[in-house]
Amino acid sequence: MYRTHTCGELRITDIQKEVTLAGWVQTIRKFGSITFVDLRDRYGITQLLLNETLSAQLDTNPLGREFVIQVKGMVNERSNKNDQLPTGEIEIVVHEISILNKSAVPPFTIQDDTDGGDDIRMKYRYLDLRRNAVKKNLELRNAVNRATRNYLYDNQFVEIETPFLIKSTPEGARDFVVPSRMNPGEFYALPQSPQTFKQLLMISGYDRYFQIVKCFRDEDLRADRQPEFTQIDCEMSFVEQEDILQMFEGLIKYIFKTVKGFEYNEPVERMTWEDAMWHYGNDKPDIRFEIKIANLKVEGKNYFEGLNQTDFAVFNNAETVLAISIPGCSEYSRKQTDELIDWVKRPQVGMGGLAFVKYQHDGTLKSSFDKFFTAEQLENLVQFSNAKVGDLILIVAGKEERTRKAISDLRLYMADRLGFRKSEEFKLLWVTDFPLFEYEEESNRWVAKHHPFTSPKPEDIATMIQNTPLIENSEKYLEHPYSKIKANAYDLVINGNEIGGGSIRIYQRELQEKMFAALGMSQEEAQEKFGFLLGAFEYGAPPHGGIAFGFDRLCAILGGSESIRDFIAFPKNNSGRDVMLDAPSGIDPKQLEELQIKLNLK
RNA sequence: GGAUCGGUAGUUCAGUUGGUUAGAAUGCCGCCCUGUCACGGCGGAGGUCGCGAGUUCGAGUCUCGUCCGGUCCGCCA
Repeated sequence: MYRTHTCGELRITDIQKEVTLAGWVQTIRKFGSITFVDLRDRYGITQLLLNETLSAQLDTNPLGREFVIQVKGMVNERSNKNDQLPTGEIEIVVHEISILNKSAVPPFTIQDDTDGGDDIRMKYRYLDLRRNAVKKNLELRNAVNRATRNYLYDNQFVEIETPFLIKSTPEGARDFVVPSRMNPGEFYALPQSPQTFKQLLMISGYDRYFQIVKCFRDEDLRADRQPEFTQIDCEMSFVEQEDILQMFEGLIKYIFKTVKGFEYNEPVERMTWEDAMWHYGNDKPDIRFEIKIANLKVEGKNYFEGLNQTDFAVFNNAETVLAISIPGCSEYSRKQTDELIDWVKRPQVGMGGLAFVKYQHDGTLKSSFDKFFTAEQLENLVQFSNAKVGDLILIVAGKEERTRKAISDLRLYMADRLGFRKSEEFKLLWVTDFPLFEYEEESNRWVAKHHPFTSPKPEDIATMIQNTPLIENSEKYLEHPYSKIKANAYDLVINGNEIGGGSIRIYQRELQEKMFAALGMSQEEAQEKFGFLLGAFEYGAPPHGGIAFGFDRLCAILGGSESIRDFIAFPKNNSGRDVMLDAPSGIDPKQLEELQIKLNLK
């Protein structure tokens, strides 16, 4: 037997027990003739005491950090206790020590505050995973996994696996493709999501399905985006939007309760997509703090009447003028406001500048455009913006889309600066009523905002069926009836992060065909790509809908982190590489030959 | 596809207007130490300054290219 106990479990009540422990050497503290060794495993750290004889043995047979050892000894009460460790009241007086395996000197310290940078930690990820900080994250992930399964099993969901080697589809993200040796010149695609399979399962009558499943998208990466990632993929039959929202806010609350130990008792907020864009400039607003956009002027229309009564060209010439009032910043210095101006001028934000009004503590107003505004006009602007004493009102002006994004980014940036975004505070929000379509200027066609299986709102179905989607002039797309159609789609947002999204699906062939046509697909093409689904709709497809959660991101948020990488055991880097495996890599010419593939590298 | 920051000891970093032998901390090695737990003390080893050109009497430092990594924009239904 390698061990009788783990390194995390022995306590003062175990004194005098003869035990055998095995684990990794965390640290060695030599003290002349006696030696302390901290022995570590998954469960904790236990101090070993080596007497004079055993210590002397180390001279000929030295121990090092991360050696794997086994010790036999007796549990002893420490004379100096360590209240930082759960096992800190005891130590093992060792009789026998054996080295099970040696270790090279690790390239970084296996500690919470390791000296290793990201790069080297990823290269030696198996060592990084020994660190408590990362282990804690994987354990959290495991707890979320367990909670998810428990909740869904308790609600009669069945877990069904769907294939990874499937068919490439033109919609959405780029597919990862896999060549087929047995079918030369043909490729599988890895699924971006099991979307069509789960719909087929509904048609098969498995009316509550889920799967915690890997999905693949060949797009550029971010701190919160990996080429392969995990989703909690769910689908239900005979449901309306409200049923889905209830079921899955229940899931998230259950996860909060079992994993984080707190009850989320307040109702989950709801907001339409239009309201989210109007008040927050963003379809996934962070509502932990109450800063809303004041829409002074939107796409040429003045909502603040006073705006074009002045000679301020910046406002007068702009398509859109938006403001936010930041509490507690009215006394910002020149240097601080300059900083903010530089921030909005960065290419990532791309604004020409930033106007501001300080609503100072003495009640006076000081703006960066004083010479264009009378005191009264400024007063009105401040009132329109709902600003209070002590606020700094920040105003950006420009093209609608960019300006709205800029003010949204600025809102989050200021909130970060002021510490309004506390990682231990959680706010849930459903964003609903997304537009069904977006117009893509460059290809001059409609694309599905969510995906092409999303049902329009019932009241919009007639509009969808009666109108023809093709329009010649992209300038006029905003006037086309399709731009007004709302989808039966919803996103769950936590703290400004989209963690789940779904929709009620189309389940009638006619409507689905209309949708494909709207997206510019010919009937033949639709039949070729999605004939299996259209066919299935003819055999009693029930009304259904579902949702998918970004599992990695959910774990990261619960763990209070922005980056999902530390919640994935073996993540890829920014360029989609696994630096430990050094993948992707070239393959053997023989493999290429079998696949009948010739490389044509540029 | 684009922007931006970084690459110096095993590791994390500092390195001034371009100027003598490139430093610190930590880790590693050796010696001392019987109650440490971030142990302590003394000593030591450890560097192709990512790579390649260029400017210069002289480049870690400046310029260009390139590779690698981080963050962001585009992209991600």
